[in-house]
Amino acid sequence: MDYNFREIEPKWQAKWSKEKTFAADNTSSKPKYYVLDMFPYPSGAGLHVGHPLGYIASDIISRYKRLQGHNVLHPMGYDAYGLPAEQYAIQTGTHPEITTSKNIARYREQMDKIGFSFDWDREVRTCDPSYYKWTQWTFIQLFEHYYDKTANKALPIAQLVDHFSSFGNEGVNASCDPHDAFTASDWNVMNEKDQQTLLMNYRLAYLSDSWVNWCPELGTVLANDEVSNGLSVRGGHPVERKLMRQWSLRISSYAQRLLDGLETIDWSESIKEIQRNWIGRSEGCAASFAIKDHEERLDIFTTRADTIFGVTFMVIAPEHPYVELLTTPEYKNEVTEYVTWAKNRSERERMTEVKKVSGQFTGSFAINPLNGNEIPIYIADYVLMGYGTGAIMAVPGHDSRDFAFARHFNLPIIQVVCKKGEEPIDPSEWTESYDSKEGVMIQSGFISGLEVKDAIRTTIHKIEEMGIGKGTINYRLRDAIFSRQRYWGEPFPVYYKDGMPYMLSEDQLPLELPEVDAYLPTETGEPPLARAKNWTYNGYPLETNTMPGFAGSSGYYLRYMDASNSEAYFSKEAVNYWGNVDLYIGGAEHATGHLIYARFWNKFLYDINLAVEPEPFAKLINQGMIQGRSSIAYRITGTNQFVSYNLRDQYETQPIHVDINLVDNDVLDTEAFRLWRPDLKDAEFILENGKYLCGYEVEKMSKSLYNVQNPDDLVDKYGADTLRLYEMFLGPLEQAKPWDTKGIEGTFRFMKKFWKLFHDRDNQFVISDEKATDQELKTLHKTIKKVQEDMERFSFNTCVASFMICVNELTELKCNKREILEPLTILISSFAPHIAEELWSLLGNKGSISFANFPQYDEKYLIESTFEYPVSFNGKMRFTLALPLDLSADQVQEAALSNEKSAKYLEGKTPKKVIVVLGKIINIVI
RNA sequence: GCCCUGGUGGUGGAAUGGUAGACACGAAGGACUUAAAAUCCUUUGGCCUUUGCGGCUGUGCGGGUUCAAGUCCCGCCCGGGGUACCA
Repeated sequence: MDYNFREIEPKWQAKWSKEKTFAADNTSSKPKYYVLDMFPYPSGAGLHVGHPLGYIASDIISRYKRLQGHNVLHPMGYDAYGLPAEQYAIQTGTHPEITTSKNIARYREQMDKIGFSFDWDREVRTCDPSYYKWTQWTFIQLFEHYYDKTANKALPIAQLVDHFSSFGNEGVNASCDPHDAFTASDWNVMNEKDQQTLLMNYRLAYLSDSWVNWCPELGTVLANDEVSNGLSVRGGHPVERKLMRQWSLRISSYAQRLLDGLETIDWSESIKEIQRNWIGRSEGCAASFAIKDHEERLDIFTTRADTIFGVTFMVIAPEHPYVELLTTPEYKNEVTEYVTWAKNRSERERMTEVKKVSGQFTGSFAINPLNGNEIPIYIADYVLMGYGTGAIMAVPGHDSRDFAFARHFNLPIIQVVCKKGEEPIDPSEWTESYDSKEGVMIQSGFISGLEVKDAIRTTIHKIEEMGIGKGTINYRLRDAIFSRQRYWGEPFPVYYKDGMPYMLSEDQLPLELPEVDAYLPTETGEPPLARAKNWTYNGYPLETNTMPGFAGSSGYYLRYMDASNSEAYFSKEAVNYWGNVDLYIGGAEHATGHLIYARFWNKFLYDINLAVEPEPFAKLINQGMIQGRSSIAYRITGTNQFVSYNLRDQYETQPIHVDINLVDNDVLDTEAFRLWRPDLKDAEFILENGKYLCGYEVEKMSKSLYNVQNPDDLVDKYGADTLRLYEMFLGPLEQAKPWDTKGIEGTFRFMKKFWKLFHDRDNQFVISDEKATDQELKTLHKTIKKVQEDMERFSFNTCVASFMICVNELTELKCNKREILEPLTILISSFAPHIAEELWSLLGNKGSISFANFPQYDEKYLIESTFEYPVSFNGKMRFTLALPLDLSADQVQEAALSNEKSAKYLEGKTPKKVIVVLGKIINIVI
């Protein structure tokens, strides 16, 4: 073979590795550029062609930036904690660490074959004690800080303690769980346990009894983003609500900053929108309603204060603390029954039965503060304890849920908003609530006649004046549950004294994951760590929960900056130099998980002066999924006979997925098919044109669909450079696209053509030092220009197309001149680094091409003297006309009109108008 | 339901409001070869016409703006993703 990638590629990979070509320096006079991939969870299945897509793109950018004179940080590591290895441990007894190391070794082997320019000296693994030491350390810092709303940042809890001992909690403006007011003397006489209990309301990492997503099948609690439609994202097991003592992170304190930060970063609009929705800011009004015959008042949150005259009842959540208080003796049995029923419903039932109305009257009444009406208070599970205050004022006239509830329980419905120019309609005739986003208030006392917007403002003002509430902002974002009842995760650096949690001191870190005799909960239902021998600190029991998956991935990009630092998370020098990630590439599925947690983690580290940038990832690109192209054979139902694709309609058939390795160009290798599975040994085929043609289906790439393309096989067959080129050539990085098994041949042909420019028929390297012609220079320089422009907008597929055009043109010109081919080699080197290194060295260069200078294009080679004008009549292009570019618009017009071809289209008429855009187009309007 | 995306040949896709379909796959025909592989050449959106020319039509659908619309505006249809008793 002429182009021998099998020899070239391993050679250069070995050289890069041996010479540490891509090791980045933490001090440099060069400008920095930090390119990061989302690090993978090393699964047992290895990589398929979809995984390296993002890595190839980031590698191309890394190499491109090096050529542009940047000091590039391009690290890789492993998100090594995860459920699959632990589930495997439960089944087989194999320590998850063993499984994980094995999988990591396989991933590494696969990645090495693709020729990435990673700085492997900086590799991190989240399960490595030298790494998770800093995860534990950050947790301690979170525990030792609270969120001060006045300073709008995290402050040390010690400052809060000082304040308490001098002023009590008066004047404290902090994110916290509700609790009673206390004075300095109250605080000073409290015992330690009471003080600690109180502080727990403020800490950014706190222990509390909270309603959690409990997954019995996985034996653990899950975060909101790990649950979808009432099922666990991993494994699809049912999830229940359960009240458990758990560690949480007070991420809700950062809701506004997480929202505001989105405006400052270059991420796709769709992913920012997902985060905005997840954070769910809503502006509204908190107000309290008096309760008849009670001292207490009922707090509600509403975004539609204007509709307060339309309130006809109130609803509290089944978990609301006032359930007991509000229930009158005559409703006690019904309420108890309803609450028990509601609480025991699974999340899944609750979600699938959304349309079913359920609820129970408590027997109590609230008083509408603005019109004095007495209104009944109900309990219903359509009101959620976790949002707002867990209680609402119901406006059935203008809210679809309240409307359904009112109809079900025969409660009055009042119209208080009416669109301009419409007459109010009797609500008893309505079949649904009245959309009231716009309109004018009616039947609403002092706000009648006002527009909705003004009415909201006026009502909030009134409520504030009355001292029963104020305008507030609510966020949907909940605090992140941080405990998992699993083995394979970071242990908490926490021990318990007198039932209260205490942090280990920094010199005790890392607290290493202990050995256990089984990876299962204990008989008493405690997490696996409770099985560990001597799981104590100075005689005190250690925490038995472990941290969730997102713990280790939240700050890993900072650790890469200084990965082997044993004294600190990372040094000041390193973080000051690298700042944050310039380009982050990874999947969009992390929008509400990792990408929010990491931003939160970074903002906290920023508050305590560790991180230096308020946002971790300046630019984010979400690579699209590569789908599989499955091959389908058609079995005639009930037989072992298979009918070719175009004949299948003549029979009743069953589509069967066929291994794509048995199919070439949709033609099935029937012999191989027979050998594929024992049950197909006697398969018969109805052919068309002597062939068996398969159908195809574009779907997820998966083992079970036999459509997986393994990068190793492709590297073996075509080489890494071809694979890299082809993955980019498939289409825009961000789009989902199917893998066409045949298409890779095209980029392989291109590689061979490129090689041939430098070699004669006998594969001898022959290069000419002759001066290049204008035409050759033009081809080169227009390619440089195009590639540079396309790289700046991350349009990799069009770069590859430009390379192809360039090589096609140079082949046509029979150009083997150094003046052209040397810059072209540099240009291609970020995409196809192995062949580029080889040719670079054959050209007589000593160092790696990685640090060559990216060629500059010169406009002077691109200047044309003539232009092939498209001549349009009424916008329709009819012919082209070559004219000198230095003609004036009038001269061009004259030339076009006097051209003999124009006469045919003018049909003797005089044109009404002639548009001439110099160097672009001529349009003649008749 | 709401929000975000996308819709261009047989396929993947290209196109700062200015020649729609670059580049590649596939297909058809041809050259080389004992043959295959590899390589090279020609054709390739559709329809009509064809001896050559040429004509009509065409970027999900219907309108609009413009000398000119795949691109901008309005109203729909369909696919993909996110989210959902969030008050």
